[in-house]
Amino acid sequence: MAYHHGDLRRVVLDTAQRVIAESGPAALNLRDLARRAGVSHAAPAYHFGDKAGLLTAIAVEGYELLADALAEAPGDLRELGVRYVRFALDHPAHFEIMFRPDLYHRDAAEVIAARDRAGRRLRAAVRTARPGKPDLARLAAWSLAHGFTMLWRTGNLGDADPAELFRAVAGQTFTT
Amino acid sequence: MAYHHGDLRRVVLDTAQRVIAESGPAALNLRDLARRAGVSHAAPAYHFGDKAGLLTAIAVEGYELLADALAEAPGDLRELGVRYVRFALDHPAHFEIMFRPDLYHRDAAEVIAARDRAGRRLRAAVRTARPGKPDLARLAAWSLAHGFTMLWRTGNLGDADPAELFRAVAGQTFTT
DNA sequence: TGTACATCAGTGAACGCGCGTTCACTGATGTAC
DNA sequence: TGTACATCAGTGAACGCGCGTTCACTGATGTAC
Repeated sequence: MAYHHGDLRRVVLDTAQRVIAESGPAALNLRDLARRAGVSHAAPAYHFGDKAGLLTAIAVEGYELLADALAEAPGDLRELGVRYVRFALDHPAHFEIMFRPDLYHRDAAEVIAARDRAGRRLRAAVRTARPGKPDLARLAAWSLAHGFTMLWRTGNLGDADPAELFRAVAGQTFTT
Repeated sequence: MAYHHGDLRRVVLDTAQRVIAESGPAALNLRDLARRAGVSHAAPAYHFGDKAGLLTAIAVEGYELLADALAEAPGDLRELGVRYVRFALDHPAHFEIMFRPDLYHRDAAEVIAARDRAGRRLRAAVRTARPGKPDLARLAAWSLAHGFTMLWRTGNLGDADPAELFRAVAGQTFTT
């Protein structure tokens, strides 16, 4: 048990994501994270200031991951939706936190920057995929992908392969 | 301050909904509800057994309200979606709790009965509105309405009139 | 119309618990000279 | 190559807090006769 853990910040972040994905953000607490990392209970706060600081870091990371996922636009509204759905399934904790700004420092500069970057990427991708009427199309695509994701996450969609199922659903609606 | 409150059960239920709508389920606690009702802190538990029991009652009521909202099917997929969206906006606390089964007794008989009833209504309405390919159409409509609602609720949609905006969005996708 | 009794609804004190946060501290590591 | 010092990372005891839940109780209401 070395005094210096090595990469406690990263470990706490990853553990927090696992906990959130499994049990939701309400189940998250700093003392438990410290326990899991084999470190004293006050150590996590050192890296994040406070609990909201930890969640802020997760939100920022989430927006960055989303921006990355949308990096090369597929040029097809349906596949863009698939990426969105996939992002949410690959990073359930990030996804959950991102959309719960009451839990973190929503006004932190890093949050705003990361969110803006992801937003720009998303808009650009929609513009490429479907020029004209961009706002409504974007909203429709976003709503469909977001809703599908939420329903899947809350266990309303059985156990089909979500990406495939989404393609079928999107095929019903988008005639790209 | 009469010993018997009159309709404490109802008052606690309504207050809980207000609190959840304003501050989310994490902010809900029995002692605060008792305070607001002007009653001793242990009184709410008498009516619901425990905290999860209170949330269970809200979930059941939510499914019943949703079933009611879908009572007379509009025969039009877009208007069906509008009803769903409207339900979520009119009853934000019910909506929130319904989709967070980790918070209540998801296996309670009353929950299952109410959820089944709402599910049957929804399926019937979709069948009326769009015969053929019922599953995919239902999923698409549900995803769109659900996602739109969630995005609106998390403040991602500005401040347009949500029902009107949804009609426009749905018009983009459903060509009923 | 009165009386006895059962049940219902709410009280208030007490319990144990886990949490976030603070704080003086100490051990480990990095840097300047 | 060594030494002094600053900073970084983590410790552990302590704090106050609000919470859910239990429990013996009591006041109010309903019911049977």
